[in-house]
Amino acid sequence: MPELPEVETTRRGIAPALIGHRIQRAVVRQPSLRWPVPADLDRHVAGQRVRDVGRRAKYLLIRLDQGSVLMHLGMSGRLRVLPPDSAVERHDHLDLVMETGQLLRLHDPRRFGAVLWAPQHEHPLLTGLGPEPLSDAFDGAHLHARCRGRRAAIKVLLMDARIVVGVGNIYASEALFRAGIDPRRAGGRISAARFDALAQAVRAVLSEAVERGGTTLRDYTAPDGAPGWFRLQLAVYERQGKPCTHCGTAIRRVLSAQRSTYFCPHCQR
DNA sequence: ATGGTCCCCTGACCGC
DNA sequence: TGCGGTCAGGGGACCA
Repeated sequence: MPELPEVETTRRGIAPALIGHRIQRAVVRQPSLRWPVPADLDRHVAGQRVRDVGRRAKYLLIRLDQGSVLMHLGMSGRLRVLPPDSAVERHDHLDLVMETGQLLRLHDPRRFGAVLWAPQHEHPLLTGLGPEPLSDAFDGAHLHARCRGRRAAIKVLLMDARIVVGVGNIYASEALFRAGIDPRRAGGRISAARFDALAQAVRAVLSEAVERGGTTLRDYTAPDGAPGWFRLQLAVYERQGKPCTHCGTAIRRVLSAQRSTYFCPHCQR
């Protein structure tokens, strides 16, 4: 489900129910996620107050007085805030029960998501990550520097979290379409000016998607159950065979690093 | 270091 | 209705 806009929408949705409130306990029904949920999670979080709900890359960081809970939604993860004693359904793997009675519930059919404990608010998974795409540290010059000499396709490099975080399969294709760059082009064979356009396109696509609450393709919904409306703005993603919104040429689908990639063969070079 | 490929898991959908 | 194949928003672990 989630790229940066969906994770950010989730963060904003869950924050009010958490910040300033104490966690009563953690209920783990299915510890077998991407990595095992720590067996002693409840002991770490019970009785602690939530100071803040942050995000780094696609990780949600629930910051407590002592340590943080890290959550990742993987492909199919969904977080909702529910009333006390809400009925448990299939794939409801974990609850954080707040002292208010409300539940923060993780639902994740494919179990590619993760729930981890970071004692010092930091975690090895967060080291070595590239800049946030909506921060000042991300621009064309950064991309240019990081892609210099690389033969890998620019779309694959855009999705490499060591170069820039948060850009997943949907928004990588969309940003490259807006920048007019062929997703198969080698990263090292793109001019500085075109990297400027690409960085701007990444920012624009992601911030527009955040404004619209993300993209609902199949099962994604925000914590309040609302879908994301950015799907209506998608120019190429899952539009193979349909006319390009700019020139009418049929959109193509190819594979890059085993992931579907969509582009207009006329507008993108 | 870099660039491929494979895999974790469940569910939806499509053609036979 | 059932069955097998394909695909899916992530990303770490391997391999050469």
